[in-house]
Amino acid sequence: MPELPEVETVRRGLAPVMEGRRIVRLELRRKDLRFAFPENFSQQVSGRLIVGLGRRAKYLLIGLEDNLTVISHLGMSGSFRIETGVMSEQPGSFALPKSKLTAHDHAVFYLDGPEPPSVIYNDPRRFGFMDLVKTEELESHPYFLGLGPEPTGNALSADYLAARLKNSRQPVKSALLDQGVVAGLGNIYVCEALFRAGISPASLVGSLVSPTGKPTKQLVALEAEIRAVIAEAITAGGSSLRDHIQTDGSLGYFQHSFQVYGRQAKPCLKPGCAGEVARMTQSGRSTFYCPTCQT
DNA sequence: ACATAGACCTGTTGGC
DNA sequence: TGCCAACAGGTCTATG
Repeated sequence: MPELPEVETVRRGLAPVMEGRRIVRLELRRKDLRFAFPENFSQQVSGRLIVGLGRRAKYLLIGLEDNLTVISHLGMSGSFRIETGVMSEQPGSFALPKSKLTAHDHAVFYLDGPEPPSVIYNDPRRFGFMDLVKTEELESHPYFLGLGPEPTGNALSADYLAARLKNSRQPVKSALLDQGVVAGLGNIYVCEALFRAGISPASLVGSLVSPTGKPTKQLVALEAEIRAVIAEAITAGGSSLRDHIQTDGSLGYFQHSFQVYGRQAKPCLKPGCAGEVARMTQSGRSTFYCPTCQT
């Protein structure tokens, strides 16, 4: 499911429900996702107050009191949904009735409150995972150490990209999928940003840096389009193709704004371009692009 | 340092 | 209708 905009949409949906509430129970309905759940996961989070919902790259961060943070990665098909006002079948047992659970509901956070909400993690493919770490050790955690800058913040710039990529011979598509270059981009938004910037996905990133190490105009445009497409997608609640839903069950709608992704053999949407969208494979992933106007 | 292929999983889609 | 191959918003490992 999720690239940065989808995870951010999930964070924004969960925050008003989870922040300030206490986890009264965490029900794990199997022992693992992609990896095993952490040791004593349920016992460690139960009873603790949720102090804040955060995000870094494609990781959702559930900050708890007592210096603990739950890390959740949604893999390809993970989603969260909220059930509110569901009474437990047996008072005090904090269990959702079977009728409220569906296939692939793997974890349920039961929260406190007058009409206690439940936050359910569903993940058919189980490429997602959860971990529990000390909050103060987040930055030094292996998941986070090598991450590049967020495309929503000030650390990303054309100068940064030029410095980071000047010696690379990778195709620009591959470089942008590297979470160590820019954090949070995935297949869709890389294709879309390259189209908007008019850059061929196959061009070598080194060619976007001038011999003096300065970013070329193309790289300046690319950096701007990365920011723009990510910001627009967040505003749209992400892109819903197969698995992404917002926490209230509604769909994101940025998929209606795709210019190239999934549009192979359709006309290029750039005004004045008579080309047709093509598809090829790079880094084992489908790349969609217009061979006519992306050079 | 790079690319590719395969691994992890389940579900959907399209062709015959 | 059934069956089978291809494919899917990700990332990690092994192998050239």
